[in-house]
Amino acid sequence: MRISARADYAVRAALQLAAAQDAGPLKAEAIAEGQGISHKFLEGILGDMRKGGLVQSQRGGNGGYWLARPAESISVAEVIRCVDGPLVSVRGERPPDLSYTGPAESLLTLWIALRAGVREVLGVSLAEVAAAQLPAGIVALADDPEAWTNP
Amino acid sequence: MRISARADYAVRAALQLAAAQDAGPLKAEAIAEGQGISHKFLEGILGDMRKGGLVQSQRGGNGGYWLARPAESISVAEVIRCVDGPLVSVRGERPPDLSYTGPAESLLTLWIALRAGVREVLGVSLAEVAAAQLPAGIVALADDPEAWTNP
DNA sequence: ATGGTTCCCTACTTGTTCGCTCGGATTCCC
DNA sequence: GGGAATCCGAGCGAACAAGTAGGGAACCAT
Repeated sequence: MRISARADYAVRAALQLAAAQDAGPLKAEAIAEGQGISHKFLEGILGDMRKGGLVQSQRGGNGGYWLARPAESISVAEVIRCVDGPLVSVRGERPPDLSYTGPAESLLTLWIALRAGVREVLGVSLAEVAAAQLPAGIVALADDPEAWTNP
Repeated sequence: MRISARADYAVRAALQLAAAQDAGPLKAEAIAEGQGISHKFLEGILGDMRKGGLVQSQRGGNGGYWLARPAESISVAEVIRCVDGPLVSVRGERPPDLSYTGPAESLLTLWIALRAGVREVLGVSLAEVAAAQLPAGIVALADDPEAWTNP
C-alpha cells in the first residue's frame, strides 16, 4: 500500500496550481522549484494530467499550466487515479473482479471496505487541502495521536 | 495503493489457519491447494510469517503450520505488515518522516488520516473475517452500493 | 518573420521489485 | 533408517519506478 513518487508529486503540483488558480498559468519549472521536484520528471506527470483532462496548458513566452476546473471540484483521488491508475488494487486487479472461497470468503468485503475508506479520505478537494481546511471527518482521523506513531 | 500478491496470499493462508486452529497443524500443500496458490511460493510467505512470530511450524511426518496466537488477537494489518513491511508509505518513506511546504503543507495530515483509515479497516481480526462476522463499522463502509462499482 | 521561451514527445538508463521456480539441506516422527 | 514435511538460498524473466536526455513544435512580443 504505497503512494508512488508520481502520485505524491502530482498532488503537490496540483496543490500549487490550486493556490495560483486565478493568477494566470504556472510554469513547470516554477512548480518544480517550489516543491523540490525534478523539473523534467514533473513535466511527464503534468502531461498525464493534461491527457486526463485535469489541467490545461499553453506553450510559449508566458505559458504554463492551470487547472481545467475549479479546485473545489477536483479531488485528490482524481489526481492520483490520473497518474497511477486505480486507487486500490489487489494483485493488479480491482476488488470486484476477485473471488475467494472457504474461510477467505468475506475477504472480498474487507477489500471493498478498504477501498471505500480510502475513497472517503482522498475524496477531499484540492481547494480544501491547499487552504488547510480539511473536513471534520478527516481531521478527526488525524487527531488521534496514535495515528502519528509508527507501529 | 496496491495490495501485493504476497499480502493477499498471506492473509488467505492466515485465514485457513484460523479456521483450522484447533484441528492440529496444516501443511503448506493443503493451504496452497485450498486457496489456489503456488505451493513453493506460499512456503516463502509462511517463512516470513514464522520469522515475524505469527505462525509456528513443525517439520516431519505430520508437521505443518499453525497460528502462534489465537485468531481473535491477530489482525489482518499485522499479517500484511509481516510480509510486506509498512502498511502505507509515501515514496518509500513512512508518513511522519515527510515534510511539505507551501500549499502542500496539510498534505501530511491527509496522508496521516489515510493511514489511520486504513489501519481502522485492516484492524479486524482473523477470527472475525474467517467467521464472516465483520464489525459494524466495516460492514457500513461496504454496504454502500457505490463502493462496489469501479469509477 | 524572427527569437526566445515554454510545453511536448520519444527514447533511454539504471536500479529495484514481483511473482515464481528449482534444488537441496535439515528436522521430525515412526 | 526412511519417508515426509519444513527450511533456505539462489536465480530468473518480466515488469515497474524514478529519473535523464535531446530535440521538435507551438506561442508571444517585438
